[in-house]
Amino acid sequence: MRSDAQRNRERILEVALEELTQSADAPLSSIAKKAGVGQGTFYRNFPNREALVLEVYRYEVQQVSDTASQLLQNRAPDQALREWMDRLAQYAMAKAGLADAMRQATSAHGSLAGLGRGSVTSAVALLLKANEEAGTIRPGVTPDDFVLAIAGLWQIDPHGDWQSRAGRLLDLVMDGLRAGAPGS
Amino acid sequence: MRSDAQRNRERILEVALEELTQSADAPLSSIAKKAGVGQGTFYRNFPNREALVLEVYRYEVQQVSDTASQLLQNRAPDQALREWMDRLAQYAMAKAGLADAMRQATSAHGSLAGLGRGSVTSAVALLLKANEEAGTIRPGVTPDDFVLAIAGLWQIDPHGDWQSRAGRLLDLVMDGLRAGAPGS
DNA sequence: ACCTGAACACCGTTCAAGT
DNA sequence: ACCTGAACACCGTTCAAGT
Repeated sequence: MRSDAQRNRERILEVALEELTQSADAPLSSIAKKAGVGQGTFYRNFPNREALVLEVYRYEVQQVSDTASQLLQNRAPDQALREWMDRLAQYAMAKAGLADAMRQATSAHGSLAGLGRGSVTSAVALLLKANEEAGTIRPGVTPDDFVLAIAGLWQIDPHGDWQSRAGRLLDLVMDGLRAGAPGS
Repeated sequence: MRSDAQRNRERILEVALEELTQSADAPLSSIAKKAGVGQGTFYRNFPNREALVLEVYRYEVQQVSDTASQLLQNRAPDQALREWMDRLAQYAMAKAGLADAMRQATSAHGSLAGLGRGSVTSAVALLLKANEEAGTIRPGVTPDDFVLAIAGLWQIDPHGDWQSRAGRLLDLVMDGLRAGAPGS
């Protein structure tokens, strides 16, 4: 890849993050224009809206994912899991526009599911494994199960008291995970 | 409302159900055309895509909602709740196209949440109340909590073995609801 | 009071011409 | 090899004219 091509791609992603966070249905043409590239350049990098949104979201979510291993070092497994969920919730609310863009752009698989075998799956797998080994959650829960269980996070209106609603949801999920744990 | 106007509205809804189930992003103009009405007529009835999708979905979901009271008469409260969730899952999979249309059309609130204080909320309230009184679930769970907890249903790909994934999600939710129940 | 459909605006996508 | 931007296609929305 030529260096100017790479810079173009990065600039598109920068602008897209900004624009999509502000408004989920920001026109791709305006993103291209603000990034200073022509339409054709934009489309060679991202053949459709979903491709762009997925890439932006992937990078952003990765930052939250990466904190998982750190949390596991400082806390008990179940507290690390819960804390991580809280951070994910906080992130989801802060980037509500982006999450909306995801919902609208992805067809069958929503929110996190579309990211595929990425950093989120790894982080979740890490947390679940630590808890399973500590006996704090039921055995056999897959990352896929977990992602489905917290899917409600992305339905919460980020205005108003999302803290309360998210907290109640995550409490319920934690209790569900704990049910059938060997250590209880 | 004039009788021909009412028939127009009904015909639009009929066609919309068919078209949106098949393809979530069916053009509104083609729905209008297949319903045999002009663009203006369409827009007087449904000022935007969200209004149309919401109304179609509301009616369809109501059919599932209405089975709640019947289930409560024939089964123990917790079995009724679980059975009702299974039916909802089955419905959500069958009408996957519609659910997709909902996800794409509604901005902040997804899937069921957009339906507002409708039949779903009533059905859920009924089921939760019966269970709370029977002591089979923890007290204080609101319909809103419940809807968030099962939000993952609408993220499941209706092709492949959704049965397994939905079953695991609903098991987890049921266990979460049961945690802290007086009767356990 | 309600309807029709042409017309307009906007956005995604392509592609011939340029460097 | 990569880029630009005009051009095209499509869809949502409006509105003047009709019944």
